[in-house]
Amino acid sequence: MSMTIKEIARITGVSVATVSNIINHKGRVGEDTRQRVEKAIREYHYTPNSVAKNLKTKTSRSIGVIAEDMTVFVMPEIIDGITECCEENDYQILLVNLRLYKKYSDTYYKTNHHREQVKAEIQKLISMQVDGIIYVAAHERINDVIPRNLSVPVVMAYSFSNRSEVPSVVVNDQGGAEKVTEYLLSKGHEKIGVIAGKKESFHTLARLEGYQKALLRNHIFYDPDYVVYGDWDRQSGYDAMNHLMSNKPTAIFAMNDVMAGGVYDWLKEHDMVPGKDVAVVGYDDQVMSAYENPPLTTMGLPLRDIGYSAGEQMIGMLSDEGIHVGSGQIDVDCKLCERESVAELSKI
Amino acid sequence: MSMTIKEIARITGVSVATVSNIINHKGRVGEDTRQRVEKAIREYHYTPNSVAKNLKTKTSRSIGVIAEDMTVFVMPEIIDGITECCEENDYQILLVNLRLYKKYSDTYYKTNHHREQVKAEIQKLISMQVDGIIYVAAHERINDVIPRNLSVPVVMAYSFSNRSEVPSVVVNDQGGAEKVTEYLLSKGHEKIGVIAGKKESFHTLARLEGYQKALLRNHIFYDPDYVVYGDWDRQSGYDAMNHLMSNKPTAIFAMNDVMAGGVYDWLKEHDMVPGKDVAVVGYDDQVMSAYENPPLTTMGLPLRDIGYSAGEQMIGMLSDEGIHVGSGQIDVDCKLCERESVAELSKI
DNA sequence: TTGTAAGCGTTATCAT
DNA sequence: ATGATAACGCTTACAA
Repeated sequence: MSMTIKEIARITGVSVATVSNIINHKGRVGEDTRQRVEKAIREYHYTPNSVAKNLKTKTSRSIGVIAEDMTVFVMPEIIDGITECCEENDYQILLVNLRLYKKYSDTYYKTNHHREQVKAEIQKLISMQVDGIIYVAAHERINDVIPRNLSVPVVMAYSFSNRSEVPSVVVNDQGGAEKVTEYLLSKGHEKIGVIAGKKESFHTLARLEGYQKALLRNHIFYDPDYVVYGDWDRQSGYDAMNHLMSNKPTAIFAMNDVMAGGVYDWLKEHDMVPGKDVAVVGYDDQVMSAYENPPLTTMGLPLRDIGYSAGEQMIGMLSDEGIHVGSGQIDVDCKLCERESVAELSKI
Repeated sequence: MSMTIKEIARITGVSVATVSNIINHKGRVGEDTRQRVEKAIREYHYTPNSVAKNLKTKTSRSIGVIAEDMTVFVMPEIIDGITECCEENDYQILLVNLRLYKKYSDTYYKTNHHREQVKAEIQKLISMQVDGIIYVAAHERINDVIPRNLSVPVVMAYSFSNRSEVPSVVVNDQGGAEKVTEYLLSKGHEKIGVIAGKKESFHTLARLEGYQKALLRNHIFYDPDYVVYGDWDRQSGYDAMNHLMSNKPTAIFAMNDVMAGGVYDWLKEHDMVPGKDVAVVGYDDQVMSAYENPPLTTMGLPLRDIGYSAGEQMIGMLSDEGIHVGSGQIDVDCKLCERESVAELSKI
């Protein structure tokens, strides 16, 4: 069906070696033969068979991307970032969608059911001769699914790897929470209630540290009564408000947008308006946050940048031949999305 | 570095053919040799090189998926559906993210900038020996980016292909709108205002037909004054209400969730509550619709099913050797997500 | 039951 | 400047 290099060689009356050289711009070839061959290639719509090429060169210029679950909101942007980087560097992507949420609900990471699957998929990818593998987690944690002694480099995106040889690229949560707090402070708010996420979450921990750090730097006393833990869902944001408001905070920092939604609910129910009576800021910049009323000010997750950075790491490891780029962990900064849920304290 | 079939053969003292047979469960092999070889395979962690295999067999058991833009809300679910189907049938996915929205804003489909890119990506995929290609569009339209005379089968997801040889799988918009209308009717609402999408949109056309069809079947007079066109965004939903409400509809059917958000805005501004004073239903079932207050009843897009069905089509074409499965177009049914924005008319 | 060897479409080495 | 030819790791007749 489709042309081979051999046929092009026969048609143009040269050897396959010459055709190969012309295609790959190697060696010296006479201008006339080049013309002839290139013409034939165009005319017969010849496309090199990259499988054969890969077999010979033992490289595929493709990297395997393993996504824990495609449908988790962080994935599309992260993968988009990876593909952007790969496109710029002429790498192909082989996508594996583990569908972990679908299969094991959202607690898969506590079980071991998926470890064998990950191992098998990695083997498959390696057998397809990918040059490297990027593992994209659905949420941040210490992720030890990567087997040791793999023959290709691996980078972990959106989780902390437990292997020194696999770099992690994660969000700088501490910095993000610090910025949120500084921002609120700059608006005159000193009594900032925080609705944290689940206690054991890495996100929660880091963001709490950031909050305290900002307070400290501004010589504001840290009062534990201003911190209530939620479990990331809307109801818990609402519930947290019942406790928090007895201390009369002027601002609420919810550690994700959906809990901030619960804050909105509580406020409206008590005839207060977000941004007017109480400042509120969320985290994540999920799409819905822009649709809240009033639009929610929130700390945006640098999802695309994480993907892009993971791609860069990978390509660095691939080209610099084993020279590790950066240290073992890259923290990517969040970006504040200022909308309408925070006003100067003086105006309240 | 990694083992080859030849080494396993040498180690176990058999021929490569025998090893190959054992791996692929073909031919007859003595129980003893099988044991010996399988043991060696395990011990030395041998994994067949699938590139070599593909070269020989001229098939890769992989299908190329071209996504117009990863970050458009329909993509993740569609791709998830495709991967689910592929996983069940042991196919790999090669993902190409065109990033069309990012590159050409949202009007790329009117220009031709991306056609060459699509063509090039398809060539690349073919050269990688994919067995077939699924093209996933970011929104429905007549999509003529697929070149003719490709050497592999193609299926188009979420758009109408203009080639008889490439089947399309799309959402049954007419049926969806029909269901919405029937649902409202069943709740006693006969004066249903509709906020349509852009006039030229396929979604708009089909949904309008569905609306009229349901009306007709129930012998309700179709009054054009009950239809106002929006442009899919929130503000246009709000604006449409200014016109619509002069006719005193008891229910509003907005053709997407974000315009329904505009309806909510208008209602609240006029001291009416959605679902209580006026019934409202949206379309798409975007995540935010569940977070509206009250939660929005909406017609869910069968995104995952579209992906899965596209996968089935592909695999059908691949296995039944040219026998086309189904006709050229598969319409996938929407599913109503009943929430709290519609009440019986009698209760209003 | 097992082995031999050709060949998939390339690239790369070494001649010429 | 160009050509023969040997790999790359596998599958598959066909032979033994």
